[in-house]
Amino acid sequence: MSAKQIQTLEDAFNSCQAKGMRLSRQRRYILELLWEVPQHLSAREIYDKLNQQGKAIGHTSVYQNLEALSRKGIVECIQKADCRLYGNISDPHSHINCLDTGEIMDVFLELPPELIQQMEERAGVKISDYRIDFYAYRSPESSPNKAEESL
Amino acid sequence: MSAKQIQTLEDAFNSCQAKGMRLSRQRRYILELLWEVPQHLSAREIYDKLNQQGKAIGHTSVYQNLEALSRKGIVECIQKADCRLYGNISDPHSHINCLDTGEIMDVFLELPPELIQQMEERAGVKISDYRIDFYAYRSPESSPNKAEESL
DNA sequence: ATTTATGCAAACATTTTGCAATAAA
DNA sequence: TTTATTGCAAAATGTTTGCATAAAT
Repeated sequence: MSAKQIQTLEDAFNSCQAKGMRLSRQRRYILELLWEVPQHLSAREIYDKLNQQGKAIGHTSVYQNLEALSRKGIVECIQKADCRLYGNISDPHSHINCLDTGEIMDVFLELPPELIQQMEERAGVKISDYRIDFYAYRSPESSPNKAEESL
Repeated sequence: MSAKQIQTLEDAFNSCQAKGMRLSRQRRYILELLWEVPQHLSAREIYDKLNQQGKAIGHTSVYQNLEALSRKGIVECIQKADCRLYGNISDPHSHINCLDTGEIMDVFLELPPELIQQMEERAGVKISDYRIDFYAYRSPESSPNKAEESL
């Protein structure tokens, strides 16, 4: 059971101050954005989106803020190999990774208890949490196998 | 339901030639590496690993090969926002991450089809694959609560 | 022999760092 | 006032492209 204290945007704001971080305009922008969108975003995307919305912010601030916020556990950082994606913190969630667009959607999914129990017995462990990554295509048929030309 | 033709490294080699791609030394290196490791790797990681192993290959070859191989459906490309991760094509496998020892165990687990279907309907996508990360303790009781630094 | 594939070099893009100016508390 | 935070400029790092050379078939 991962009982996350932070759920709402307000929680995130409060958590910042509780941890000695100042609530600068730029930091608020970032948090607001992450709590607005369901997918996870890269630093560059966050920079682009904010500036497009007229919410001026510099590169440095974006990168440094994301680093700080995720280190403090105020935003979630998904790190895979080179890339880092950031999202808001909510209930234990799994992800649907869209193979067409690269978009990541949060979904809430509980596995059947029997299934968990089965895993625990098989491996001799006590499972405390899990994340599922689904890889999916937007359209029913954009399978990589058939859509490929053979030149 | 993802009936993948390609399973083994040999399959991948054959598929290359079947699709008019030559089996260069560098291309073999990349495929061998991807079929050796369970995780997905970025282009940079693949470049680094191969050269560390004394398997000389240039940046261009790595990037162009990965692009071509994934376009042909011979390797899997997971695209997330900015970054792309590449892996071999094989059966869906999941991991149990031991929170005591850091050990990672491979497990094969099929989710109930109803559950998959339910996800697809809820999100309006066609799921092609999934990976589950379980986080588990060896002993029935170990505290899952991690304290955050408050500096 | 033919054509794909390689990889240097250079363009381009993204991320990080030093540091003086700025703004939150 | 004090100190965290910003953001420019420049460095570092990662990715892509043009093209002459090399290698696979």
